[in-house]
Amino acid sequence: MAATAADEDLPEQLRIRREKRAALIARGVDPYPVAVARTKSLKEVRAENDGLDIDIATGKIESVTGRVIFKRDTGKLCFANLREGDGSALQAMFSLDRLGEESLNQWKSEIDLGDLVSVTGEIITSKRGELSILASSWQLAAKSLRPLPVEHKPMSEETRVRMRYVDLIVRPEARTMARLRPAVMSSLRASYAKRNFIEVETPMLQVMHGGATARPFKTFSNAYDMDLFLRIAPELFLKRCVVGGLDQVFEINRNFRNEGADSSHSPEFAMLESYQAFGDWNSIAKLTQGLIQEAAMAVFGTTEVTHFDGRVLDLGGEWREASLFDLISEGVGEVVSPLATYEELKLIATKLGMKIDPRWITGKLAEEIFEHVMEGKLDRPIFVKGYPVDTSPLVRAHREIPGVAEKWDLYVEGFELATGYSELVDPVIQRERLVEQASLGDKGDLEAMQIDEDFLRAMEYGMPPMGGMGMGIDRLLMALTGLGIRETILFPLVKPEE
RNA sequence: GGGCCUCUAGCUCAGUCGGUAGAGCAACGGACUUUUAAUCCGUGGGUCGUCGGUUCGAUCCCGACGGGGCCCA
Repeated sequence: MAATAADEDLPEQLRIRREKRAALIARGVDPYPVAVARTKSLKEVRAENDGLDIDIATGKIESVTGRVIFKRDTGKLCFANLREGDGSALQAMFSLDRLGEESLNQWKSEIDLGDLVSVTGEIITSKRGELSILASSWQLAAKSLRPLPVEHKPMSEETRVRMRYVDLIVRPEARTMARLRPAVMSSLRASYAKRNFIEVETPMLQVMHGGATARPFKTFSNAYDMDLFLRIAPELFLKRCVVGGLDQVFEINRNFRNEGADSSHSPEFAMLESYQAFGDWNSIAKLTQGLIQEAAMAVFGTTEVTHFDGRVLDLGGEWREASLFDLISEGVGEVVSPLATYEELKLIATKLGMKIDPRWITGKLAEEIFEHVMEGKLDRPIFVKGYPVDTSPLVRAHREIPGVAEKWDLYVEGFELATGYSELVDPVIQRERLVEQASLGDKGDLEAMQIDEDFLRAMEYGMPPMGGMGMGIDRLLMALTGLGIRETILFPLVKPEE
């Protein structure tokens, strides 16, 4: 078996597998056949032969496929464990009397951990009671040229993220997560369908970014010869939809924010946004609670969610509501009113030992105080209601409490999972707020919104009163599983290895 | 942006008070017809992240850079 010059530099284990591949081809065996025998999935075989006694021969002949994850080559009877994508596994047995010497020796020498194989034989149970397929023949389905990592030592977090395909092969939690996420998505869509919401897709490439305060990614269109932004939020387009009579809409799609990345922030993240004409912040809170509880039911069958580390989070029942300024007052130990001045808040913040960013406006300062005193204390779901008007430029003022907007944040597990509003629908006030934002932008606030004239024009045609809500999908997965954001995303952004 | 930690075999990690390195699993050769991370005997496998500096000698000490992580802003 002549190794090519390029193979000489390879690590031993990679070189040997390439040599095995070459040897198979030389012998006339295709290491990557176009089709192999397969009559049942491993999962089906397990389901159909559940509860057999030990040492049973069923007489059933099947062909199964799977990745070889354990291999125990003894003299005349060999064992291997096959596993398929969902984690279902089945033992395969290779005996001298069923296979003959040549086939058994080939199994021992040519098949490595990680190879995909097809095994045909009788479904039996071993003398230890393990459900098995006793091979009468077998075929390589795809040769693996790289050794699998050790199953029993978890791969480093970096390797898991960089080689998710391997992570999915070896780590049950990765397999579960990959299937949990789409299940949650389906549940969300089903919940919306049940409530007669329409799903729409609005632009990701935008002439003007808006709908949130965040720094955008900038890109360039050759065809239009102009700068474009990747969207930071779909809000302004969804509201245009509502003007047009799509009274109940939602969108689940990616947002992009050109900001720091850590274990709870990803530069691209899946966002759910939803608007309900003739609703308000209360109706949309009810909706949000329903979506999350139904998702928990759909994937776990209960609203008492068990995290991967064993902790239990109760998402059931009616969720607590509390006013932001009440919580601030509670945390600070004195009554703090929504009408507190900048100086009063500054005094409080200083007493708490907080560092104050001079760019913070009054409302931002109040929010920072809130985060400071309540950080990590809001485990169970809670709607924190009534945010400062000046930090919520797209929100309607509270109908009774001055200085406060009809905005809530939903906190779960100590982090912000969703936010909801009674949306501002007066185009004149909206214009004033955006002009204010734009002037902040002129002063160098890179997160400030721009004035979207077309959006204002849409509003001027008459926008119905409505509730609006946004929820991070990745964060929903975090709340359901207790994992970090990078675990909830199959392929989070990583810098290249070299 | 600041601070701290980290990068060694395919994987997960030890280690060298400066004299070019080990373990487990994996691999290779052999024994074994009921194994479950099989066992037993034997063997090989490394640009110690990269580039510089100090030194007779650097994987180790120093610096820069790159990757990753944690904390702070």
